[in-house]
Amino acid sequence: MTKARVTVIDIAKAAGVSKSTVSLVLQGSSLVNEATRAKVNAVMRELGYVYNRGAANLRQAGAKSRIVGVVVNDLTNSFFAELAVGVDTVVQSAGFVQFLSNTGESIDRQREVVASMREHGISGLIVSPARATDAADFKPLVAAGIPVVVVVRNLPGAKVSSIVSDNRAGMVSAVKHLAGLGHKRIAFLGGFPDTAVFDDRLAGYRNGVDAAGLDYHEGFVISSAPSRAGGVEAIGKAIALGRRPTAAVCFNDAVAFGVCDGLRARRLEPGTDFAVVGFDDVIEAQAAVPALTTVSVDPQGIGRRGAQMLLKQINAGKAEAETVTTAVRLVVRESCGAGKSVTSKQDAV
Amino acid sequence: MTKARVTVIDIAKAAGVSKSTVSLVLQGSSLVNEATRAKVNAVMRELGYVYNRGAANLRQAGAKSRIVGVVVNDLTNSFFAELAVGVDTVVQSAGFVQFLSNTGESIDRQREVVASMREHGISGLIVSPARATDAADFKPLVAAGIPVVVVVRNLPGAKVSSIVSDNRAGMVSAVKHLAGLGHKRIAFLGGFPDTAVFDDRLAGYRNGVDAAGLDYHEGFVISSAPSRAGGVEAIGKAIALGRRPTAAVCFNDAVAFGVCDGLRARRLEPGTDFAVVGFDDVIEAQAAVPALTTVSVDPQGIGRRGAQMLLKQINAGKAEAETVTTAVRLVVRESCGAGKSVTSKQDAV
DNA sequence: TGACATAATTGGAACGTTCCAAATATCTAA
DNA sequence: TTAGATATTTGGAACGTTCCAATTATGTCA
Repeated sequence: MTKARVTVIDIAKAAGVSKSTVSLVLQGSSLVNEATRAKVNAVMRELGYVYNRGAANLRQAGAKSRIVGVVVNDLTNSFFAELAVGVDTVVQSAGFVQFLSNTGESIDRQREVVASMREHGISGLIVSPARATDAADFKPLVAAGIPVVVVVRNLPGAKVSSIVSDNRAGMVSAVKHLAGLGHKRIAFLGGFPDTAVFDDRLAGYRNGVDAAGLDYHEGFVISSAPSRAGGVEAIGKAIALGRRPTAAVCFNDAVAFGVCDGLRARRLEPGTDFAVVGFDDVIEAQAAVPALTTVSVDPQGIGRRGAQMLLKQINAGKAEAETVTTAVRLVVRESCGAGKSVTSKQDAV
Repeated sequence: MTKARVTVIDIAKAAGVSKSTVSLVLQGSSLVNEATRAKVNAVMRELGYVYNRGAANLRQAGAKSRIVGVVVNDLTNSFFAELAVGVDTVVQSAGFVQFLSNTGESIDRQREVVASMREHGISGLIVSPARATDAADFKPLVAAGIPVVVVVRNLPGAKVSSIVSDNRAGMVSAVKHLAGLGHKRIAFLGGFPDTAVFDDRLAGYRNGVDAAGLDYHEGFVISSAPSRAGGVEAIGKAIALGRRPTAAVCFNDAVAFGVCDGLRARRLEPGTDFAVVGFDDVIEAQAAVPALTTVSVDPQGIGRRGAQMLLKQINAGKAEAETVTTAVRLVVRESCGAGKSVTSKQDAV
């Protein structure tokens, strides 16, 4: 019902002190007498005071807004939702709040939300960039002293910190596992070739093929949209090949699910007639039938790690661009044809 | 590289006008001459000016921060992630940004994040409250003139707007469908009885049972955690009953998946030996085997609708508490034993 | 008691914007 | 040419906080 805002001045008047003292209390300064502190706090509760952070960071010019921006390219994908949760937990417990925006892979939208966040005075930004993001897009931010951490997809050329999972090592272990099961013809299915993640995973595939002493066939690399539909399409092409593969590592789990669909449509049972391995370990992977053998990347962990890195840089005041690749591990389930519920841990290099 | 912030005053000096004029340009006022506007805009671009919204809303006291707070109880649940995306799309295109926080069903955390959001001066709040949230918790907000929209779970007694799906009608149609397939003994499985959503869905179940001319057995209502594990537990109890049910409507899809697991563990095939219907229509529902018959509630739609309602109230300046229940429809797939991929639409009352 | 250190408090000025009332420039018609 | 209108521009004074330098209260020692 009270129309006007309660300000420090109101508190000061009611408590019989000066606004400066109230401010000191607000900041938990040790300068203020215990009795006055108690008094002031009591009055604040009584009048229903709410701190105006906007006014505060107007004064303390620097990056003290206690807001971190989080931008993800596809929140409907549970991988990124988990990532956001990971960020949120550490950000929250550090007393920050997060601006979360979804770009849906639109670079324009990404530009807009980043601009908006900047106007709101974020102290730092965590971003999983939309496809084909220009590395220069974040230049102004870092120039203004706002730390930026890029996650999941790295941005070659941008001088910012980044955290990506060890895509290469993950694929190596996936291929090795299949080779260990006796497969000689292993395909790489799905994904758009214009992304850094694709390059890494493909490189891992090639390494794995070499390491297993198998021949590398260019025809076994079949790209497609990184989606379920893309997986269906890719397996269709793979099966049409003369010497068809007997197993596949997939760009990600969505593709792997599509591959399973496509196999069944051709009366082939994934896991029995054809081995399938995914990448990401989304929640659905273990509930699916057959349960998906996949490379687990722990998106929440990446989110937490990214948030920690960002907070460190915010507190340090200066942003050393550092790059971290997080370990992944192969989770063996059923779709690769190995025994049920055997889990092999394999740390990445 | 430039150390100091660029302000309107810098722009004014460089453009040879007064700060007031620059401010006018910023607000797109029609008072300012076209030539000066162009000049000012050019200088702003040149100097890399970024608007300081914090300073702005300090002056224009009201709720013009263009921030909406979004609080959800479980972002790892794709239902709520979708909801957040729905909110984000309309909020973004209205030129607002969203603060998104996850409470993980913790009331303390919820209190914290709401307080923090308030300090940051949100213009409105959309919340899917944590379990056992006190309706009075949002009193201060509305008293301060900040519109609040509660979604998904309603908060009886709180004088705020709310959007919930038509839980009752959804359950009625689910039960009717099962009865139409010839089932006489239909159970209601899963969910915690202390929530309004549970009450609504249970009421719908009873209505449906009555409408189908069946007898209502108290023993057929078996509550449990609203999770996969809870579903396993509930179906176990149901099967142990003397006259066991032949079909079940479940509190939500997670429970339904658990029920399917539990059935298989007892060598019963869901869809063939026992009919299962879920609620929510999460993404996994159509990919599962058997595909889940369920009541679809379109979380993105709820998010969009909630955001629209909130923005309307923000713009109106005054918040009429209004309550909306959104229509749901039964999506018939395989787990109920009916034919494959037949979709019956049924609008809610 | 005086002198000095220490503890606690305090009034402006500043942060970057918007608003207001008032000033100036430009146009129109007599 | 001038009065009155209209179109544009403009200096302060806010907004709610923090910071600084300065002030006042309190304690200690000889």
